[in-house]
Amino acid sequence: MPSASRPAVGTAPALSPVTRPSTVDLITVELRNAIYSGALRVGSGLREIEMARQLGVSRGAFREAAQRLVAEGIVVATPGRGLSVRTIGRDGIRPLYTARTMVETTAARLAVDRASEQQVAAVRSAHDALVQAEAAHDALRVGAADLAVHWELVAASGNAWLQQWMSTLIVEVRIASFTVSDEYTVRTDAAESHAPLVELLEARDADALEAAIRENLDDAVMRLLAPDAVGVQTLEEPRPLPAPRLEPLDR
Amino acid sequence: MPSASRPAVGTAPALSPVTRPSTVDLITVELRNAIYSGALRVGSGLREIEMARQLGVSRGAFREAAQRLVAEGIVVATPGRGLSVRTIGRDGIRPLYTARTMVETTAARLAVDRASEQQVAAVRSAHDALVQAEAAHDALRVGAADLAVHWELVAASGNAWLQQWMSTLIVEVRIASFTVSDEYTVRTDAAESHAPLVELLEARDADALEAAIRENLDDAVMRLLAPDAVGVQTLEEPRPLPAPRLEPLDR
DNA sequence: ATTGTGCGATTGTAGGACAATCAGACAGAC
DNA sequence: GTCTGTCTGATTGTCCTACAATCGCACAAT
Repeated sequence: MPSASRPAVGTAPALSPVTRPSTVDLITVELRNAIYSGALRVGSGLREIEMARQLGVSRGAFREAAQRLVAEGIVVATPGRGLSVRTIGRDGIRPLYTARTMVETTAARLAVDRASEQQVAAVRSAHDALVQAEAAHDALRVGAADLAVHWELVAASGNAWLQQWMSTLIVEVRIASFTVSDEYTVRTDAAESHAPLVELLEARDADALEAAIRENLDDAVMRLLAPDAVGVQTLEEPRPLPAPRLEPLDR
Repeated sequence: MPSASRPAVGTAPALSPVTRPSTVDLITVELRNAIYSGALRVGSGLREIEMARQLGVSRGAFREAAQRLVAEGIVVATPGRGLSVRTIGRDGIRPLYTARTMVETTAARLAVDRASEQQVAAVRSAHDALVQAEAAHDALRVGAADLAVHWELVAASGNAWLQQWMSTLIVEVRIASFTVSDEYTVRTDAAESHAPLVELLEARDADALEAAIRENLDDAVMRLLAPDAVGVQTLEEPRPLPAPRLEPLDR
């Protein structure tokens, strides 16, 4: 008979260990989001006294969080000149997308094999959000929803490494998009072009799903590198003015 | 006519920008190496005052470096309980190796397509070092040389993302190996089993190279998870006593 | 046997201090 | 007129000290 202090074998534990996020965690996601959303422009320097003050944290805590982003590669540190948001120019886009293609295709194959129904449903619901964003003609929301579909696909793989890499890849894709052009453009048929991904995952067709992903990403590279050459109508939107200051963290 | 201050078009620039590594950089590699070499045992806590003193740096600098390793995933931070070297138990080995397989096979295909002769030569010379290490019956050196071959293969791909991921994967593979068993074992035919990788890369045979890598890594998983089930002789060596303290950094 | 409490140790965070370094401006030399 | 050297203000890199918060553990109380 199991002791009272431990859940019986075979039953799901009622409580999971509670872990309060550290301040560094909070700052990290705040910074990452600020870069992702464009509130921190690519190439812009991060003056630490100022940003630490805006975030309401100490300079040390800010620096620790910044070092995490340095390790992720979305912030670069130049000795003596401080930190700045990375830029990913035209030369970096192909390598970035080969890496991304690798992660997504591998994740897709894993997901086809092992994803639960719940995980598949999460992908579909992400796609539903994309459809709605497109109907609203909100370019930024479409861009985010687009990446969310890909994110859920990788999450469905259940592989922690792939998810970690994908989470930084998503930010880097956004960085590349910001670096290449100041105005944010997305294709108007984003939802339609992503529909096969969801359907093929639901059909558990690994080969076709991989092919669809490759096509989707190759398309994205084309659109980034030669936007004029592609005949698809795009939904343009001027780059929104970045929020001049970061939100203070409330802890 | 190009101005005198810039190199002529088409000529390789004579000078590359010199970047002095920051102290945080140095601490980071020092810690990573200490984990990789086993000087810092897996699961061991990193007491910061003590380690900062041993490294001869301030507590703040040490913490910044540690946060980079947290972002890499080879150090975990538990609020209130500090930092500890990650452990990767039996459950984590398969996901780790699927991620690793993905990185290496993708890199291999890129390398077959685009690697320079010089990069291919680097892979071969890494393999030569493996042969020598095996002849010396030095298990730890064999393990390091083994990973070095794989590392050079990924480096030959020329993709920055793959290289970055591989560099942390290598440490994590070592962590898994340390976690699973305290004694370090390597197969005695490591050099022989890696020879095809070099040859197939030189022959630029992508499909065969990928297959060889998959076989090699599947083998490694087997060896880690069921060392008794494999019939290959192994070269065992008791885990060396870790250096009790880190080397002070000289700057 | 469980619960409550105190204690020592370590971390989390803040803030100050100061040398090192950098970008840009300015003046002087060829 | 262009280049070179120097100065300056600002910012970073690094260190130190300090203190509250939290944790692990032992011990007493119920």
